[in-house]
Amino acid sequence: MIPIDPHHDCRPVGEILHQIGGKWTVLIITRLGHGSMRFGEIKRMIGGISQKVLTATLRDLEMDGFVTRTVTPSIPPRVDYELTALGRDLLVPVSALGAWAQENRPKVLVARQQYFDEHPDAMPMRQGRIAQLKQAAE
Amino acid sequence: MIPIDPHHDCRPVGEILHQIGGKWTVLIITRLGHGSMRFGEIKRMIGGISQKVLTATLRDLEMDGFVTRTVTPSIPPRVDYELTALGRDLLVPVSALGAWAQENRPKVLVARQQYFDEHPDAMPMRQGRIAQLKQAAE
DNA sequence: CAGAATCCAACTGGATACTG
DNA sequence: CAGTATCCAGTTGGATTCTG
Repeated sequence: MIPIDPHHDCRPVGEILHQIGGKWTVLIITRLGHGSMRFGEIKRMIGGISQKVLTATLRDLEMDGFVTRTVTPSIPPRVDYELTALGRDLLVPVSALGAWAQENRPKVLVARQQYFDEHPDAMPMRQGRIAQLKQAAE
Repeated sequence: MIPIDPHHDCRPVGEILHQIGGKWTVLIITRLGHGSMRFGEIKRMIGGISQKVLTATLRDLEMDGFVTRTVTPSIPPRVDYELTALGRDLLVPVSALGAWAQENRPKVLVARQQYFDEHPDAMPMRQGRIAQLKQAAE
């Protein structure tokens, strides 16, 4: 049932997943699943991502063979991004995970609240992370 | 086909995926999919993870309601971790993604090599990341 | 428009030493 | 055994400014 051999070194898998685990990667791949998009379109559609990070993330995706980057040297310049076959293939498990996250977010939020209630004590080691989550929940 | 409404604010989804995207999270969840485990077992089975990071990751997973933490106050102490129903549910899309990563890693590595060949020029902006990948590939 | 460059705060993860 | 407490390097991501 678990497709990963326990004796296999799975860190390479983590290496790829770490890429996908970037803050915006899944959102970008999901958006590109609808079809080719210009840089600015992606930026506007996602919202809240900085230009630098979007550029870097798209370059990573290009490097891994998930998207193509097509430059049209006009004035103003135009750059289109599109999923490759590999990228569309990746979209399947990624969008499944995205859907899961969307569906189960309420449960996770409930679990977090419950954790806060049941562990009201300090836990000084983890104050940073907890503050982070409380802020994200606002 | 894409289950995420383009007009929905998807950053909350990224918030949950960001947790899962931690360096070891997927490996830990996958391992716990085989059944309850003690702290030291997980640590040995994964290998290369520091005690601090494993503790923090397990606490995050507990907080989100993916694992239970059972303390047996003996000497020496014993702590067991086990997936909750929600965690086992999460395991489905997560192991699908893990399997995908494992199967397609060769393609990604080829794509990266090709990218290096086709873009031998500097790209000073991304030297850090590239060095990082080359090291990981060793 | 799509970036490149720079500066900078925040977070991640590792090493080490200590404890009930 | 299973942590907790520090310290620390490296990475991520954001804001701003500048360019073809």
